[in-house]
Amino acid sequence: MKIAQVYINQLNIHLDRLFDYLVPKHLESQVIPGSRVVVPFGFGNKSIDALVWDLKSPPSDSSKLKSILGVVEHFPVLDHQQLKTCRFLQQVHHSLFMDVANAFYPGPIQIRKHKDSNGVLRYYVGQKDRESWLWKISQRNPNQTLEQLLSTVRSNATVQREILTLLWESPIEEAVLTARFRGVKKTLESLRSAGFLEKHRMKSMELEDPGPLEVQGAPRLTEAQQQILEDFEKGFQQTHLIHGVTGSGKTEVYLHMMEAALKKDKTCLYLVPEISLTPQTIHRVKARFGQEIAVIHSRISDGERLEQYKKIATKEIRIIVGARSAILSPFQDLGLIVIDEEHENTYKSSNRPRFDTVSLAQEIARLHGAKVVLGSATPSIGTYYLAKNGQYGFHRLPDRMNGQDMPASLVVDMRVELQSGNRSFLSRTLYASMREALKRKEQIILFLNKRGYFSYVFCRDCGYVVKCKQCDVTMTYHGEDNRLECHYCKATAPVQHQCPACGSRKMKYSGTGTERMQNMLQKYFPHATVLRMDTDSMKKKDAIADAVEDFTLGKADILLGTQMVTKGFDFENVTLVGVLLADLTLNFPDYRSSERTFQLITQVAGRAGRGNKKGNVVIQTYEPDHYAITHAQQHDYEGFYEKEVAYRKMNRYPPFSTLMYIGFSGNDEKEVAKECSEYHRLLSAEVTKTDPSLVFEAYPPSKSNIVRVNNKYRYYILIKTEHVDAFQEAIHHVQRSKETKQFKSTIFVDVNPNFIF
DNA sequence: AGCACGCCGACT
DNA sequence: GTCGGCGTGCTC
Repeated sequence: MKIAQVYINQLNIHLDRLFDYLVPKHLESQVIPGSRVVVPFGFGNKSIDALVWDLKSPPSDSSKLKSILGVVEHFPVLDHQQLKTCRFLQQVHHSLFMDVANAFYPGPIQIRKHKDSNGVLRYYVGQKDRESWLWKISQRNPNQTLEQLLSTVRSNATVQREILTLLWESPIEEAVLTARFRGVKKTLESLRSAGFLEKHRMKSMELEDPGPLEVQGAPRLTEAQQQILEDFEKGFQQTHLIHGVTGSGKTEVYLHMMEAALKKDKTCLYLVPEISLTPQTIHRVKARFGQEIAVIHSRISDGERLEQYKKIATKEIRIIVGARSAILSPFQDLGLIVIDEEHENTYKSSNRPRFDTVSLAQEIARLHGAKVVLGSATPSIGTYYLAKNGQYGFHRLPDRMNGQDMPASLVVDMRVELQSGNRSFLSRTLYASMREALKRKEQIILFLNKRGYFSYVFCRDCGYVVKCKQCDVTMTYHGEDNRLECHYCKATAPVQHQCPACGSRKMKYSGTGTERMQNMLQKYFPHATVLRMDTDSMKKKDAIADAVEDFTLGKADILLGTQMVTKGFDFENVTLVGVLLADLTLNFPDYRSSERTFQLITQVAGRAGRGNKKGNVVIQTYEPDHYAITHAQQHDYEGFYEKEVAYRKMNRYPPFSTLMYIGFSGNDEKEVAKECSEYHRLLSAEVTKTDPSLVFEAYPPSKSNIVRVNNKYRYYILIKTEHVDAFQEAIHHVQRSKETKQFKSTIFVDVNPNFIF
């Protein structure tokens, strides 16, 4: 008899290991690695679903083992590569095996259970597509008023009346209604059968229909592009970096590489940092290949996701475009993974399952014998380091496609501005350049990395600063809803005219965000139209796509925004880019703040001069001599890299070490602090078994920079090490130990985290 | 996680 | 004398 080693589908660290079960004779042909089975588990032998990892021959004594009860479906849901991927993330990012496994298949394929007519528990794979529904008032009597409608409903049916009143305003999604009223489904259905309401199937979050597709042939490549394709073909490395300045035609190279892979009957994955910011790219891929492609991101409906999943699994679709979650697709014969804008931090998943897309893509490519292509104008330091050292194939595109030079950049020292009496946010240089550009009917992009109107409120008498009730964070004033908002927990508070500490009425609002800047710009340039682009103004569905279209059509002269405006947009008429305050990212307490600043400035500068007119960039800062700023001004990636890599080497930061962050959070600060220290002690003891000197690489427990968020207190342990394996093993062990099981704090491990605080 | 077992306190 | 609190330990 065979033994199956399975993972139990119960997301708990203490069950994140293999369990052995006997395979009954009649199931032998169906129980294979990747199959989902139902097994008895625990004292009560409760049935639970599990995933088969492997089969083995029984040891001499198998009397203790229980038997598999049945299979969920008679084919494996995960193939060999996918199983390996689960194991990889389990080891490298401390994910739960089943967390990754569950992320591989769409919601509708997740296992459900129900009792059949005999009261027997049955497992099945729910095929029902969790569609969203839109509810609206029935159009039976078009001339009816709300009052007339309500008069036909019982006066004590308060919920029904409230719903009708709400829907009278506008149709509402079912999910929104159920979130608001408990058990509203029955009410809605009865209102529907009474003829008051109707519901419509809604396709959630679909990208705009690009209109009829005209398949475009491949344009002629430049010599430099052609050369890259040849080198790539010949290159022995698995991973390749294309370092190409903004507007150098990297996309065209990717498309050619994909074409070559498709010709070999392989599948391609094209990853972008954020789907909603890259409609232009998706349209280009579609237009080029003229065949069905899958577009995957975390906001597509379950139904759509299931459909794409099936088509990818059967190789009906061979081109997949998507955000990072697309890396967990059921690839068949994968030949190429393209990761565009490789440096973007959206590629790091800091939710479960945690992973970083680049290293995961490399692992998946290795399993499939595929290649990985990373592209960026501002590669991350780690990537560039490996490329320079020959571990990656290294290709460059130093020139812009349109033959234009890189835009001319000017750094403005805001201290000098201040000394000469200009206290506004626009330096005289930037103001003059803007006037010039507007006069020539050219467009402008302004980047300010701070949203809201005023960024904080304080009392001029006692110095009290208004903070969020549940976080140690100052609150930002938002003019549009005339409220204070916490940017950490989204809580809001009314505007305060009186100091809660001393009663003084001298409350001062200070610090400029995008909202206020928009107002000021409108005053300085009354004839110009300012379009604001930040998470506040772009909340509505399709808002970004609409804004991009409006700006392309010239409906606005100035595009003002946060990080969003630095992403790969391509507006031909933009000739001036202004960075309003480069210091905001520069002073961020993180070892990568220089890297981020350089990337942001270079990327946003790259939006200028993409058409046939030359671009100009003005960078405002209080630290004009900082190397991130001076090298960004000169478009000198290499120079910046040299300085940055020296700094990293000296301080043993990545890529010369690996950082591991172990976070603790809980309601009682003392307890969190105590458990964090205890964990540190356990970890030190564990890692000492390998090498006592390693103890010093785990920094002692610290308070987070912002200790309290959402009323939870946060502490952390940071590990900076060259001995990754020793720490991975030690953490793995401590995480599963008896001692930490008693902990009340939530613990999470984040390897190479995006932010440290 | 989810469940059984076990060892204490406060009830009929 | 018993019911039930939750701390402790285990799940093939």
